[in-house]
Amino acid sequence: MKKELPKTYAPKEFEDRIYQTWCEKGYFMPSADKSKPAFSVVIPPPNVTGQLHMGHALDETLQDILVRSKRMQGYSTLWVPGTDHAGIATQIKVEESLRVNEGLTRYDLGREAFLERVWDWKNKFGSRIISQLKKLGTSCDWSRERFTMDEGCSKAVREVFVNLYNKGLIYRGYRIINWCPNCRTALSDAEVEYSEQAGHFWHVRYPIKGTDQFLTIATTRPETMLGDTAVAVHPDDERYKDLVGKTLILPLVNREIPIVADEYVEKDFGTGCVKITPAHDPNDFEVGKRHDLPIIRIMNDDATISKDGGVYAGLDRYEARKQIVADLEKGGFLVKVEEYSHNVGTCYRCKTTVEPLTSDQWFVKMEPLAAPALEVVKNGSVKFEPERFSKTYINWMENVHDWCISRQLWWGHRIPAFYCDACGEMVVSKTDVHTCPKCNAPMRQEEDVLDTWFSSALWPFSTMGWPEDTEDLRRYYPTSVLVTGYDIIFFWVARMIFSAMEHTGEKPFDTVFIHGLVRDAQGRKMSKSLGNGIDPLEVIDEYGADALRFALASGNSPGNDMRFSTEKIEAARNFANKLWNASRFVLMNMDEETPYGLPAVEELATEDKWILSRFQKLTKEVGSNLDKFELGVALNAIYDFSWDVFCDWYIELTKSRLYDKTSKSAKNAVRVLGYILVETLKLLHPYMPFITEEIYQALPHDEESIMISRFPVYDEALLFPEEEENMERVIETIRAIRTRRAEMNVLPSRKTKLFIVTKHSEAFRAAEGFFIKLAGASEVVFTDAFKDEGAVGIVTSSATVYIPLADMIDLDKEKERLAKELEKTEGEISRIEKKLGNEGFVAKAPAAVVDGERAKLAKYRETEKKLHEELKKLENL
RNA sequence: GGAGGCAUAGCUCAGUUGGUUAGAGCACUUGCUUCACAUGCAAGGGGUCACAGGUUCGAGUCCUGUUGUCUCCACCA
Repeated sequence: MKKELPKTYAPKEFEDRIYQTWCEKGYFMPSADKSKPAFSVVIPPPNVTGQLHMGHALDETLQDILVRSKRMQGYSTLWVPGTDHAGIATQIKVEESLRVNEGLTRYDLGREAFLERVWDWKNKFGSRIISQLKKLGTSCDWSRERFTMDEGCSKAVREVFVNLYNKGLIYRGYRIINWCPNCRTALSDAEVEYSEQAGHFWHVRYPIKGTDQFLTIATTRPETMLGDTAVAVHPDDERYKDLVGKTLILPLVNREIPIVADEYVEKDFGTGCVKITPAHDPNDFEVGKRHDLPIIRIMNDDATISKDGGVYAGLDRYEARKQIVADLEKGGFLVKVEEYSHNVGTCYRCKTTVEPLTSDQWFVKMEPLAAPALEVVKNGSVKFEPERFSKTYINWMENVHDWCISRQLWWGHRIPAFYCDACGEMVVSKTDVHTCPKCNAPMRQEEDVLDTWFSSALWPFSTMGWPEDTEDLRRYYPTSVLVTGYDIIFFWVARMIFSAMEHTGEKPFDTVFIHGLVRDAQGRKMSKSLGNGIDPLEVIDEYGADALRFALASGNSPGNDMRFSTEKIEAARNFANKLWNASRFVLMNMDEETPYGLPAVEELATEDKWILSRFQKLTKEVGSNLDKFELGVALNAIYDFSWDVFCDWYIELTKSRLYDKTSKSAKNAVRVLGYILVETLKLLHPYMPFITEEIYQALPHDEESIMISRFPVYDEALLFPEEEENMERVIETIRAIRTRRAEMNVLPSRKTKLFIVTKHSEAFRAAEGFFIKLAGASEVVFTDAFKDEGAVGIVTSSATVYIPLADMIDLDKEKERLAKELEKTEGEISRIEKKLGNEGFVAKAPAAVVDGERAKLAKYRETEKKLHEELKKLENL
């Protein structure tokens, strides 16, 4: 059984090998055992041609921790992997490569040829992100890998589209939408990001027809005046009341436009007069509808002025702005220009300023869909973790507008609407329609494709085979947890919830586990343009996937951003290294016959029972924190136990027993060492899968792989409160001795005699070897009353230890220290006395708390007494 | 304009439903070639828990307000 571990921890030597073994053994697939409870997760599909970044690394690490721990806890786990076609993002990349390499645009190629290129691109890069996920150690069931544009997902998309259309929940209409002139497509509200930008506020006067008077309007976008079809004032505004109904002459254009009254206008903002451009402003669009104003669209899809812009036609929007301002000034229409800072909408993909404009688009009617999606969160059926994000969600869902789902792209799910140019018939159908059912003329399919998020919204059920009634759906849907960042609650989470409610009649998941962003060491967002991103693959290459995962999981608290730095990775690697070496130590002390498992309880030493007891407490803490999604807290507990309790204390405590490896005591010690180590590795495995497996395989173990071993559970039979307490007393005393020796500058090599006076003499006598090995003792004498005045006393709550005074002891320093400690103890005593003297406390606090305080008081009083004695002794010298 | 987060050691952060003397990592100081590990061991210094009130026997923890800071939503042209 016994194996060797290489002397140095070199994750590169085993991570890939282990991952391959797991795959070959089929450990990532759900259990065939139908009696096991189900735990399922669908991966937030990364962009098919994307590259793994820290955000992914965090997201996948958290999911893998959940999935691996559930798997070990006896669940049949299913983690569905896959990728997203990412309409705009992918199309932009391919267009860019076309432009750079061949000097072509997509229009040069035409739709079909261009799409072939995108598929080539997808086939070339689609596996890259998947292999990067594997590097991380993710335990997805790769046999179920999906793609949002594969056959099944496409079928689900059509099914959903047609269902919604037939219910009147999808409609086509001429509305004002957000347009990205660079991507040349419509965007949904969620895809527009607002940023504060410096601009100008131009005050322009519009002549009132038939008079020599003017009305002054203020605008930040003078070029849109070409499309003005009215000027609005507030109905109650005394200044302009008489002018409502009169006609203005639009400067430069010389078109006649009415003055209308509308409550949308803020009297106190600007001049109180608003130019109304229904084709290029969402609010103006609404005003236009109310007053039945014409809509004049003066901009083309590429943001140049259209033919309706008269002499300005063909100019870019910013060129036109310049020209128009100049012309207004020339014509004497410009009153003044103010500096002005305002929010400008930009495209979330390319950051180009979006242009609101009117256009024929497809929309999802949100109101009826939002209601059940709200209900399911409000009644707690879908829980957000942390809870506060449900508020974000509810607020958004309650104010949601209709969703613009058509995109003027080529890469995506083409909308299944078919038009007959001959008779004007339109058919929406799950299957392609080639001839018009009315007139038999050929039909053409809608050019537009669907918003990428339309297909991602179906991901939890489309990946499980919906609309077919599949076994996966029955067993694993609704899914258990969805893990994602707070930045895509609106894009994705919200849409999954209402889509699932509408199409499956069920919620898509029980819990949404939200995490924050990974920031750089200075707290800045990692971004390509800043160049401050840390590449997870480079980290894996240098430190190993386990170190990366540890660094991401430790100190990560739900919903909060985290900082990532090389110091953190180094700390993680150091921990891995520590485990590695501790394991080497344990292995070194084993022989071929060392079995897995504990010796009989009667054969356990005090320190064995102590570590077993401590381990039970760890198990409980880890389990409850995993349940609460406090993954970082659970990991910290494992870290502290492994390093402080196991390595720094337990291993050291066993060393004296291990000198004679053939002894029964040594054999038992080694078994406990091996057992605690293996069980700790199990707790750690979800976080650091590779190193734990590698060590597990080298040690005596219970299962074929740690991945499928049983997660430790709290076992009261392995709690030994008495031994635990005794061991803590000894440890406390050893620490106190070490502290004193350090204070007195006693060299570690200098051994001293120890006299120990204690009520717990049995426990201390049993620990004699520990004082010799760990507290620098040459000899330990147990006595009831120590008389020698020439010694320094060390007082702990359970013992007083005397070290004969040697010449290296600084008397004054020692007195000072004792006095300080006495003062501290007296402070504590008076604090507790005050507390106990407080009738309210004694009467109202729980009895256990009051008793605890009383016990503490007694302990402190005893300590105080001993300290007094010590001080007196020193003063007599 | 609305909502929310954060504020604890020099730095980064923990701190469960209020209950010992507020913790960790990194950094710092001191001492250690102790035969698993210097990617280490031992010991130490360092905090008015942003500020002001309140609730309570008891507040880092709950409530109110203030200040600072970050984020999201809305979009007054």
